[in-house]
Amino acid sequence: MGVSLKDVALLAGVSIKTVSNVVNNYPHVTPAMRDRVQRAIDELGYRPNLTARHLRKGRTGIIALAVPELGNPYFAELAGAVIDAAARHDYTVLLDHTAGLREKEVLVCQGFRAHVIDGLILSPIELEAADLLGRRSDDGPLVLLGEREYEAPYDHIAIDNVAAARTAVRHLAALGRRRIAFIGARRELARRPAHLRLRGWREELTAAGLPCDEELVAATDGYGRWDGAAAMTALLDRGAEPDAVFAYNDLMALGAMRALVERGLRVPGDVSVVGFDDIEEGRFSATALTTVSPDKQAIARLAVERVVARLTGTPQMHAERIQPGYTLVTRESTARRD
Amino acid sequence: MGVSLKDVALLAGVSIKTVSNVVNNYPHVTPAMRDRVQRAIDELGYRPNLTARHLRKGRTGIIALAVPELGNPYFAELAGAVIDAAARHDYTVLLDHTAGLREKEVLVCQGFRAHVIDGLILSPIELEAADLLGRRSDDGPLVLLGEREYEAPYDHIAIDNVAAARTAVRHLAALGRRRIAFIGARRELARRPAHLRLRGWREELTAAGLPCDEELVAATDGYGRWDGAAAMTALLDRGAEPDAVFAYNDLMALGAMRALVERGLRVPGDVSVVGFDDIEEGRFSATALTTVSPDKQAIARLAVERVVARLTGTPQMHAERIQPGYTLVTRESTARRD
DNA sequence: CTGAAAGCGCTTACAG
DNA sequence: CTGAAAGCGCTTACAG
Repeated sequence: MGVSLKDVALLAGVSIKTVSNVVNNYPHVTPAMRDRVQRAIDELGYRPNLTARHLRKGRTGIIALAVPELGNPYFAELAGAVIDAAARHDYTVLLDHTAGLREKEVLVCQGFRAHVIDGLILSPIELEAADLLGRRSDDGPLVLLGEREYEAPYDHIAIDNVAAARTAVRHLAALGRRRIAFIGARRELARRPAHLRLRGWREELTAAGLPCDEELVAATDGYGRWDGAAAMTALLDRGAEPDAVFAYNDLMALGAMRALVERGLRVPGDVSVVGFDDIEEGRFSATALTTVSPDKQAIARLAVERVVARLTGTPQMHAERIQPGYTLVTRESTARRD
Repeated sequence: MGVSLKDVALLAGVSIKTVSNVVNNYPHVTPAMRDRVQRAIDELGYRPNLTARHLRKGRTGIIALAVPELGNPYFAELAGAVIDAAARHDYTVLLDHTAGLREKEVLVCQGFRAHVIDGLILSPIELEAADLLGRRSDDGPLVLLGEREYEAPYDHIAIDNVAAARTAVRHLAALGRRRIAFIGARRELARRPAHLRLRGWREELTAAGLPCDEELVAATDGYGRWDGAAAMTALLDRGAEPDAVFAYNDLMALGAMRALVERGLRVPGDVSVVGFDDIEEGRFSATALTTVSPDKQAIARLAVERVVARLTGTPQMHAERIQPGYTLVTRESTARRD
């Protein structure tokens, strides 16, 4: 249906190869020839068929990004950053969301849409190390994002979650808070997501000589605002009497703040709150949220660079664990006075 | 590098065609033959090369979605819905964002990544009708989303923005509000985005016999929280004394509420606020936000169905304007008492 | 510096 | 019901 190299070659009276050379800016083409071919290209409105190029080169220029949930602004913002970073390397991004379901995560990392994507950036939630074994070498590079850690030969990009959590808790302790709760341990999967941030909470409380009663740990089912609110309500109902809350993410922290206000408690007067992610919403909530701010731009950039490096570079690179930076951004929710 | 049909055919001792038949579940294959071939497929771990299939069939199974900004939860939620709707038709989504820049929008709709995507769903902001003329027939179907209207032969899916805006304003008027402001007219592009919602505001105020002073219209540069806050502040500063605000979207409404609170005004006591989009954040803000809720699922579903229909159906379909439903969701920000 | 051939891996008519 | 051939549109060696 479309115009092909052959048509252009015919019109210009040259071989297919010459047209290809012009299209690809191959340097050794005489200006006159280039001009003649270009005229034919313009006249026919020729555009190269990328699918054919892909088949021939074995590359598509498409990277897949799979995040749990676009409804979580952290992942939406991250996706935007990945798209921009990929564009800088002339890659396009195919976006998928897994709802944090192991089944979907497995599907994605075991070569779904193989051959169509050159590489994959995955932010797993429930994926198990064993699931990674099923991945084949011809599925292209895989870069893992986020808190989950695996013994597997794949690059992993994540901030130091334990240290970041400790920074948050240290900040609360420095305000004089003594009963610092943690919101966000998964109910059925205690050991997994939230694991590192929970450990940071424990370590820092211990270091500060503060109690880390299990009573102060509130489990949740999901990662959203409602989960945070429900967890906060549960904490209050069971009489845990926290004077501070460190939440697994901003969404839960926001939910917790709402629950606190509904109970007639003031933030930060009665309870200080710290979140994690630094989504724009937290900057703008009624009480602006103090939060751990991972360098999303760096995460996106490093992930894309890593995929591209493995695609174009030496295949013998070791799997690396890369830790981008983070900062604690203090706002109203942990102000000293109300 | 990979395993091809040929390898499988060789091992199974059949022709390539037979393997292809098995892979594609072609019905007329004897069970014995199917079994033999399947065994060879399993043994070699064969997976079809989709790129080759794409080249041959002229289809890739990829739809592109281009939205202004993933940082706006409305578009993030919509993108999620489109991905799900596409998956139901066995399509994958390539996501792009335009930042609402005409240049980027033009690039996207004039065949960027042609041949790689079967169709495009675009939510334009600054695109002009003339830009659409440059699109070629072999670029595949294009479905437009959102408020902008064009005289162009493309399907357009959007709720009735004028009617929806009127519903919002009517709600405010019914509460006894008399000075109802509109936030969100673009500063330099007065006629364009926000155009229909602004018209709805005018029409309804006129119908209700209320003033629609230009003083009550606050222009913004962008579409975010800060723009809403700045516009609200400007309204107050110029002494417009609004007792209600209808904002172009939820993000701006949220920003406006924050600005009101900072000025010591109560929502809804002093000023009632209505937004547009129904993002989850609005349900959860300190004062839950009343909003016009477009049926995002329907928008996503219709957009994908339309692309798929044009890809598979009769090419002679007329361009249609499709209006999904919407509802006004009333919450605290327009409650009768504070 | 340009050309003719082969082939990436598949599907689509066309035979048998 | 299965096979042999052609071709989707390109790029990659290889000649000249």
